[in-house]
Amino acid sequence: METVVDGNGGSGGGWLVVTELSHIKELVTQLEHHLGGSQSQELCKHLASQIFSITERSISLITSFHLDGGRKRPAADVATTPSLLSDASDAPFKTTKKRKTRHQVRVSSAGGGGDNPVDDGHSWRKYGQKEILGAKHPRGYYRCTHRHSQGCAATKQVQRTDEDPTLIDVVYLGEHTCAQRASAAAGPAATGAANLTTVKIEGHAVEPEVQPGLGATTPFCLVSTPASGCHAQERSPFAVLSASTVTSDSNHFVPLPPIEVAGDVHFGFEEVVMSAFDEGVDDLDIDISSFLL
DNA sequence: CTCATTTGACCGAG
DNA sequence: CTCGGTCAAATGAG
Repeated sequence: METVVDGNGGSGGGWLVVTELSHIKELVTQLEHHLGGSQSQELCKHLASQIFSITERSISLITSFHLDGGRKRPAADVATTPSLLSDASDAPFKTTKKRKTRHQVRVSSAGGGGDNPVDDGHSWRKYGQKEILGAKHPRGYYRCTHRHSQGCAATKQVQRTDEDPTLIDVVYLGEHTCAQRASAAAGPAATGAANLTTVKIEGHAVEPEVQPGLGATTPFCLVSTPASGCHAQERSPFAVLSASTVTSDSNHFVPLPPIEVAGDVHFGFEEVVMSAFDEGVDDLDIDISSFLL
């Protein structure tokens, strides 16, 4: 019901983002309503357009926090604590430290009896499973199928949440260097099945190694990962909207219309989680659950 | 046959 | 030492 803002006592700009996202929520609700009535296609387009704009704004906000205030503490944050602590060092990072990007997403597998409700368009191969201390469910370890063929180092960890087994936490580690190929097989009952919409916002801290000039203004770009085509109205059981950072060396993605609206999609906006890097040092997690039912 | 998954062993970090 | 992540042999599915 309520929009939950991260557990880090998120404040400042994070709140603005939440506001924007709440706006999105309203729009989506409207859109859904109109979709049902199949009245005005124009109206739907308009709404989708608005959602897109707001999404962009939200991403910009998030971006500015990272670039502006630096880690975790939005510049807009109250002047209460300018205390940078020992933060002064600014670059306590060891150059050798593995800088895997870490993106956490929580998705709902409700209704999807499928074993792998977490289909994000990439093909994964499971390479391990572990019982995690304190967790009720084991964690599965997956790596990109193209690891050998293309040297793609992306991995992900999938784990059901303790309280609600229908919710699954997916942690993406590393970036895909393989050709982004949608894993076709868009599920069996695409229409009837529970639709899953996940939005993940990937935060990328400013890396010293990366020349600041490039990503200074728009380190984020949008990409939609449909099940097969580009956008248009697909039958994809889910639509993935992700924001990725353009790193210096990898020419990542091309901006695309982020919102896909299929004929009778039932929005299952789950949650938006944004995280930056390992350790809690810089992660700013914005958790917005229960956008819609 | 090939390829993906399972599962215990192994290894490194803390 | 414990715990989380990965490896790799065994097994199963197509």
